[in-house]
Amino acid sequence: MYITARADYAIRAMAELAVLGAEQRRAVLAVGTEANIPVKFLEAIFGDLVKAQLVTSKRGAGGGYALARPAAHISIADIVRAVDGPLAAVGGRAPEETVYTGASAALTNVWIALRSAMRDVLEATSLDDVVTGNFSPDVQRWLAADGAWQRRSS
Amino acid sequence: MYITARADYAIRAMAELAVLGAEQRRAVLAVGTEANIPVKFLEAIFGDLVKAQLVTSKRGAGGGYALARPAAHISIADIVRAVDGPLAAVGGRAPEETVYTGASAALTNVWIALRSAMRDVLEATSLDDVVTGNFSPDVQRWLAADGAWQRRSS
DNA sequence: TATAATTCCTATCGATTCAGTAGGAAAAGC
DNA sequence: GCTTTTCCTACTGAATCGATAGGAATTATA
Repeated sequence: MYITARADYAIRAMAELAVLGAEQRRAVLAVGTEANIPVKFLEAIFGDLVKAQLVTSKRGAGGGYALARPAAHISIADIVRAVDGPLAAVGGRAPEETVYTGASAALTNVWIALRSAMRDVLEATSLDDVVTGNFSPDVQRWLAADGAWQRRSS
Repeated sequence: MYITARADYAIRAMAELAVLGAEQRRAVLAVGTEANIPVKFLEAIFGDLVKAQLVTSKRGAGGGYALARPAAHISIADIVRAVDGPLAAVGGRAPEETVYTGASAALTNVWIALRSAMRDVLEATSLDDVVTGNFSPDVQRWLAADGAWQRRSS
């Protein structure tokens, strides 16, 4: 249960694009140095984001990357999926593809519920929410939940 | 965002113990063959579960493993944490330890909310819930959510 | 007291992923 | 033509994942 550096970098880089005016392009070098992300690594990440059509690219002098659509219409889930694949996978399978028998027959339900809960946060949060700090009521409820900010050792 | 085979195996193995009477011991060999889990691998997993005090062990003939407490008081989150570590980690850091500046300053909130949502499922679900198929209202709501069983391609 | 059953401990393995680097080809603007 | 920039391929070192191997320590039982 791990959010990779790729996903973290991707979101931060796109946040950087989001604060520019729409259609405004920015080069990898600029984004990388500003956000403190290894430039060559970020280059590869942007490749994924282009493939997922979350950003558009333009080569050559004056080129760079820009958001493909308004920041309000790009969810964090979109970005995570673009660089890390599916939100939840169990031993390489999607939750609904898992098959259990006997005592653990109901386990598929747990994975489905887990993915559903994760989606509730990551799909409801847009890039715009992140840059403005203005989160959806659902997310705000999670943030206010009991012990949300506490580490749970046991 | 990956549930490892370790976690999957651990839950299934403990579910196998849960259907036995309390205090009933079971050998790794028996559990492994019954649940179709590589025995030697499962042996290592049980080591983690003992360390986390979720099961007790007894060596020698007639020995084996048993749940350390009633199945209703062992959450899926307990098991996952015992074998896989913290539920959510961002580049090796706990969500509340992440530090962001500039455009992505609010990103910590997203990770906190995500962990909070994951906890809502995995802490509210006990081993007993899994073997009986009787889930908490919260979890049932997630299962009934729109598109919960659908893959989300884009 | 021997023997069989069982956990426990250490070590190893191949494959994959993760994070990151390197070098250069292709395109675009000046 | 020169510079800027994306794009593509390849590589690397470290860690993790899933799994196996061999044997030491412990316990019950015959």
